[in-house]
Amino acid sequence: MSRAAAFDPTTALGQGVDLFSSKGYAETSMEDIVRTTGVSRYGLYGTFGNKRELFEQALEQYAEGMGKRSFLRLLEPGASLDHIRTIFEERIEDMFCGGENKGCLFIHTAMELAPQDQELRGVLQRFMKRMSKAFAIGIDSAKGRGEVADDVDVDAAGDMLTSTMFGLAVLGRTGFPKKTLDGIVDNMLDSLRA
Amino acid sequence: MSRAAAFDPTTALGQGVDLFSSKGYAETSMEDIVRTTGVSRYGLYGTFGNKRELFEQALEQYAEGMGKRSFLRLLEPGASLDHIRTIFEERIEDMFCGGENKGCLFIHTAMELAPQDQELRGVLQRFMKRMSKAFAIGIDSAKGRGEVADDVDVDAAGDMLTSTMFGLAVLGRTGFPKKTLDGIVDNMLDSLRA
DNA sequence: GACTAATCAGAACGATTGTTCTGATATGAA
DNA sequence: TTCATATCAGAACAATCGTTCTGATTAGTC
Repeated sequence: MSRAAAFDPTTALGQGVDLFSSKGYAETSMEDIVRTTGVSRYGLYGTFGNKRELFEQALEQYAEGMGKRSFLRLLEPGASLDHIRTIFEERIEDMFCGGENKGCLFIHTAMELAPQDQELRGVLQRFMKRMSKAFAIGIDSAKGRGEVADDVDVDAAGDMLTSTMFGLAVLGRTGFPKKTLDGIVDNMLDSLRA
Repeated sequence: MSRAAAFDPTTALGQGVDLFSSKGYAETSMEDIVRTTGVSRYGLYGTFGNKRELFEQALEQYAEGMGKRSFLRLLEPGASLDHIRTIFEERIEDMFCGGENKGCLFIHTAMELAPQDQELRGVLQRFMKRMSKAFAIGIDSAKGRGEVADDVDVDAAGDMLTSTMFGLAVLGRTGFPKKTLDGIVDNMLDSLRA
């Protein structure tokens, strides 16, 4: 053997996530990825196979990161409406940090690839269902604390929050101010309140 | 003069709307448009200028059609929650009619073009604000009928419904069943009820 | 029917794409 | 130090893109 791999795949994938998130799949060229990561074509194709597989791994890293950073806390006992609010606030904060809107890899995938690529569609569905489930569990916890009305269907409410998450990202992407998005979140959470 | 234009721009634009809606801007080629409309490149470039301007006119036709078909009824006196529900039902029905999901031109524009193209971003913002406003007016009407709780902020609720509209489209695009989307709409409207 | 000019289908162009290939280079083992 | 090999930057490739150009064709006017 000689000469070890000169780059960390996870780091490169992270930079790929940022690129794909902001420009989508088609508009992000391998040239872009080479330039941003500093990794040669040889290295990228050698470790990831091709653009499509690189994207799939980026999507998985993105979803896993989002899950660990945001949704894990809903699964712990004592989760409240404030925990849910924090998730939305963090997401909105992410969208507005650094001049240009950073986009959403889920929405890009849904719009660009999901209809044609059933494997990616499956991956996406799994992640979104997990998101709805986490919200549902959080709402159920909040219900146990008396924060949420008894007649709320936690599963349907979980789907609704997931849907709102994407709606917010679309609005943010078209340039609506943070205040508008915050208002939507307030309204949404108030509607769950007991 | 000799030989009149052999195609109807509005019809061609309608077919362009369908193409752009299902595949987005970048993935729809002029070749696709030529083939689908049956109009020659000469005709397309002569009447629309270029792809970017053709898209802008398609977006405007799309928004105008959606406004006339769906949102106009909210501006008439006596609008109720049922009128709002109908708008969502029609949208969901549209999404599921004909095997493949037809997509949403607004979301494609927001994700693909809005950050780079400030003119299109402006167009999009105008349409979305109009949507929120129409929802707000409808909710206010419903409030007058006693269907909606007094403490609901109609403007924030309007934004929330707009956001939900896009969230639903994203979920539909990733293949979630009609039943899930219907459940979200039910939940959303129930949360407004008095 | 003849002339004119707009319209057509498709070739042509330059740019960019994803992917593969290549000769030069740098690194770890002997 | 020397050798072998994995890695590199970038050329090369075929395909596709938006756009322009061209010779043939069609339709309206005289």
